[in-house]
Amino acid sequence: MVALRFYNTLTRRKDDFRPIDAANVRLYVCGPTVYDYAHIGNARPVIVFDVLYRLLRYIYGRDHVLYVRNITDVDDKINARAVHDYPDLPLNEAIQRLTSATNAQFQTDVAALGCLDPDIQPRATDHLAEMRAMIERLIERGYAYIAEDHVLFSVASMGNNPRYGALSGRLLGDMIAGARVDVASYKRDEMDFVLWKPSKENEPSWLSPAGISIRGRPGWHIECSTMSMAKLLQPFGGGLSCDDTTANIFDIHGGGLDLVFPHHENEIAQSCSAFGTSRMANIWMHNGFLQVEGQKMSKSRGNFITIQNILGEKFPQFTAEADRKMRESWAGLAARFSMLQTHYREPLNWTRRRLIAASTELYRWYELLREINFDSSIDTGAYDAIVEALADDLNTSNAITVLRRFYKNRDARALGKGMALMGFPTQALVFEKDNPLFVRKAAISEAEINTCIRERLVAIAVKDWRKADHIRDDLKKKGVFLKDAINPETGDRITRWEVIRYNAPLSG
RNA sequence: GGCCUCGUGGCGGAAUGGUUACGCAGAGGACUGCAAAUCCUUAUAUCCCGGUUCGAUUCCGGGCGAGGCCUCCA
Repeated sequence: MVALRFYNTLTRRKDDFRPIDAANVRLYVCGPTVYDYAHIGNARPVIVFDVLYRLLRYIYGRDHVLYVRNITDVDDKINARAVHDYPDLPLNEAIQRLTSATNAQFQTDVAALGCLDPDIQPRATDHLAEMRAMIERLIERGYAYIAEDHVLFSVASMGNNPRYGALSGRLLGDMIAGARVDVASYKRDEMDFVLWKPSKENEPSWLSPAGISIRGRPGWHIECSTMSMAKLLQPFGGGLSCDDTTANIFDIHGGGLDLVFPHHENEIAQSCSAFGTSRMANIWMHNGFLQVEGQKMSKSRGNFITIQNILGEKFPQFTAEADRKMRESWAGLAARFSMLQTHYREPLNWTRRRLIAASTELYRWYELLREINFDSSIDTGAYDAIVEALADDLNTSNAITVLRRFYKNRDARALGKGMALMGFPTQALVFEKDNPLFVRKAAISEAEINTCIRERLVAIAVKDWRKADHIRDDLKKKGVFLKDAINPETGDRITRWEVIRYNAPLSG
């Protein structure tokens, strides 16, 4: 078995990965808050942890990995957006419409990026009862308190195992000194955070934890603690167990670097306090941040790039005729390839230029696969070098270097196997005979093209270059490009054709 | 203000206490009637200043630059 090592934010070094139960390897990643189109910054963790998921499935077996990515559909930003987008609807209905539409968009977006669906995608609104129970548990155990219809987690109540701030490497004193927020009057301590808050009349609301008479809604952090517990730990129905066994710990928790504090710190505080454990997950992995064209991405700068924007991108490989669906799936793969060239913990500067370069290279790979009639059923052992690269803290850059070596050696089988492992489809997309990405529609039929090619070969045989070139030019006008090659064995001229590529300027 | 990350050729990007992989773009060549494609070859880089060391891009300190968190933003 290959030894996996991952950089663990908790320990600040690469740790050996040893699953708690190799027959049930468990991964939790913070998913989207569904109120707006996902942007490329959202795409990074989805892609990165998709590669991790694929690696784990390869190592431990497809049925022995459980990947949970939540959908946050309770959130004040959602409420605000719902009011804005559906001013005429009752708030709850507006929220329902907004979150289901946004979530559907998110799912198709990340599918276009070549990402597998997680095994489970729990929605926060389906887990309110568990959140309530978990909060009540924290109150009972003395880790949380009720104040003015809020429930707050008392940071001071935590001991040193774990210590609050251990994940982010902060000392409580530093955090308090650096705090810039006005401390709400109902907090006992300025670091305390909200587990539950009261809802106004028109806001979405649920039955509050015992001790609060008015209805309310959960704080953000409790959602992830609850959903990871509900889906990855022992079934919730039997009540919360409370011991420091591995039963209440899962293997890997992932997310963006910005979530380390406070979100993940607070998740740890909640889960460990509720269960009496010293840790929530064994390994914490965080992907680095993203810039756009050297700038911080923000709506105010106008450089906010959604996944939808990228899927509409034009590439030199496209013909004007390439249909929309084809373009989108290609753009998604090019974006995936571009992202994976950078190690997940490094900052990534997203530019159009790098996207185009990724597309160019990836296209060559697919052309090689088609040329050799790749058969994915044959195991070539090509995985070894790639797995070795990924096993070292998910070094996708080095894994891609391995793929480049396969390409260089014209080893289509190894290339195809490796690409599949990294999430680049090698089946339906590529090998459909009529795949419009590769066999593009021209204003002329294949039979007619072949007739023209034969006529041209005849003309060439008698060195009638004018006629030969005329045929070639004529086909070019109809969108078909001819390429000549010489059969090394017979010396015969072989003419292949393809639909002309759209030559987009390389800008940006 | 506090905590933290990053800085490698035109671009992307690994790795490393000891001639800086690899890809994209560029240049030259081969092949070709001409193209295109392909193949071969190829120039160019470790932010600055100190320190440790026989030797630093790598380790340490300082500086400069970019960015993140401390505001329920991946």
